[in-house]
Amino acid sequence: MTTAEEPARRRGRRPAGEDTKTALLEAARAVFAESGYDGATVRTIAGRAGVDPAMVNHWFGGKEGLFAKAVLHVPFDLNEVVETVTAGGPDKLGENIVRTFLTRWDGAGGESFVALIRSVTTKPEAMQTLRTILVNRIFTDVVRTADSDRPELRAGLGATQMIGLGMARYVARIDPVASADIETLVAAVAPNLQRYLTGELDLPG
Amino acid sequence: MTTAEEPARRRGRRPAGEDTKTALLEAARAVFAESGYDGATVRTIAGRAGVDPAMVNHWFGGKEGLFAKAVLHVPFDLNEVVETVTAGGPDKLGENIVRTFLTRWDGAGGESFVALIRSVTTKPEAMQTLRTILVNRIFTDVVRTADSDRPELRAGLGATQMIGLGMARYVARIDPVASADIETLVAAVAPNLQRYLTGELDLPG
DNA sequence: GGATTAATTCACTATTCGTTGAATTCCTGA
DNA sequence: TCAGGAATTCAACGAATAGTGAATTAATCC
Repeated sequence: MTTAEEPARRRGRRPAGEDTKTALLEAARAVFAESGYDGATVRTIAGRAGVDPAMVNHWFGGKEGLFAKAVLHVPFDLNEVVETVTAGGPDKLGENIVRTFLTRWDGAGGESFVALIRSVTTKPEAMQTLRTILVNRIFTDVVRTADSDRPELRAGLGATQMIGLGMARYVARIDPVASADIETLVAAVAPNLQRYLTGELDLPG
Repeated sequence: MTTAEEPARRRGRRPAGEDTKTALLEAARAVFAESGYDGATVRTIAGRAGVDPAMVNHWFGGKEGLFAKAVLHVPFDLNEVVETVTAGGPDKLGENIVRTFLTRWDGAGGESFVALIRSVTTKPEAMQTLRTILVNRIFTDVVRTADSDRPELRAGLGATQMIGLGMARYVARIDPVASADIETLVAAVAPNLQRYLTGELDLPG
């Protein structure tokens, strides 16, 4: 059944308790990213971490707690992201945002974002986090630096583009968007995002 | 517990067998849309339809079959959509697509699209359907009528925008995108989609 | 109007999951 | 060096799930 059983851990205390915790966090991010909150099982996560399922309860108080720490907790400084993205001035916002997000998402750290999107279905908190982080924090702050009209709408529109880009590249894996290199996507998407943030919207009424 | 128990159906055959089938389909679309494939339980669906859970097996061969019929099966003619959208010529593509999709999605029949997006997480087939329908069928055919360069990339880019718009408006419910009227969103989004389909992409290399 | 058949419900099973508590083994500090 | 505690495993429980098969009732056909 299970290909090449793991080397059969002995019982009892093992050196360095911290390893288990981080191993669980990494495995959790990966499994939540693949299967979402419901699809991921504690047994699978623990198995991939090479640890007993009971450790999830011991260290995180249960699946819920592990999800909160592994996926809901933002692993980087949001203010730093806003700063990075706004550094080039309002005219470079689109380009900077697309490049920054794709670079982070492509890297391992961004796995938690995929896990987030994958879990939006069954975990309302995941949706809340997506909204809060991506829109309320990032885009609202960024748009403010550009001093455009209708800032809330612009923030929302920007979010649609980035969420859609993430969905297509990481979740739905739609080619050639999924396999394109970052600079190609920057060139293709940045102008559209730029229009949302600082361009003319030509709204009716 | 359950507020005001349903009027306690009698056993045995009841008139007009077709009602149960369609009641199940409608309930399934609603529940799958709310909870995704895994989150939705056969008991919940049957309960909302006012029938016994066993009917799901009887009529659709199980949860899987019900999902296929209710969510994966496209409730309208794809060729008709392509025709509608391309009717105004290449320059009206963005506008027509945004308006057509939002109108359909806002309507009750489009509930299945929300169910689809919600189920993309846990059902690989749902993802496959999303890819096939939205990208391969719709966008690829549409882009072809415009005779642009890089048609596959353009189709994919267009998909990112529409998926993101659907996610923001229906799944994540990001305001003001979620509450805006259709024409506002058409004015805001259509130019961006138009650039993806027929505009200058300025790709590197 | 009686036999047949289709539609429906009910009770049950097997499985899977998250969680728990006890048992076990190893580190650590005095 | 030895006692206490911390990290880990193990076995098992209770809840919830999808699916199955027999029993039951009503419509349909001749």
